[in-house]
Amino acid sequence: MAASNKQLTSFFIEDILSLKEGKKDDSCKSESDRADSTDGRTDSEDVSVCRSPEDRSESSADLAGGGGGKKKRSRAAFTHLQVLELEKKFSRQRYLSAPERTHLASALHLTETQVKIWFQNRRYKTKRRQLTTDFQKPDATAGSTEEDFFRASLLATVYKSYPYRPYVYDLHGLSVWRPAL
DNA sequence: TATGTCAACTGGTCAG
DNA sequence: CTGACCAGTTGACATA
Repeated sequence: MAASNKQLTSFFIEDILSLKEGKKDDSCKSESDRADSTDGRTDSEDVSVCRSPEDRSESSADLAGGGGGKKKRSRAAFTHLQVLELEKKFSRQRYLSAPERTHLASALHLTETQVKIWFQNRRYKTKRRQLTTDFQKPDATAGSTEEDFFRASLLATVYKSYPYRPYVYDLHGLSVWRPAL
């Protein structure tokens, strides 16, 4: 997914919540159900989203080089709702206990490994972005207008590159979010 | 085609 | 030993 201006996941919490009222779980909805999803994913990716753990391990085995015919490595594309719930959980706690992970995984129709990997990647991604921002951000005491503008531009670039902006960059003060699970 | 994103993967480390 | 973590790397994919 490129950091483009496409509308894929630039949605608001309200949109999702209202969507959820009508449909309890869309993590494995059909392609027709997801026709209005703006993430631009292909149908093949949709299929991979809801694979069972068995399917996944099988894919891993294939990657390990077992057998002759090398299967393509698949990359699941999580649905809006799955990402949203994961982000919400992440905003409250950066680490999950085993029971929490199990619960979240089953609630989102994902495997525990997927949830674990997602949190792992998410933590690392957050850290990298933070380091990048800190590195690009000069001394806090320097405060000329020009520098402020420069800083804001950098920040804007980072923000723009992240499609989940509405609920990612406000990790503080999210206590208003109720546990969704 | 180059580039960016991201889920999945690898390998090293550490705690229980 | 097992399982989870971090710090990257790989590979599939979308897009400019």
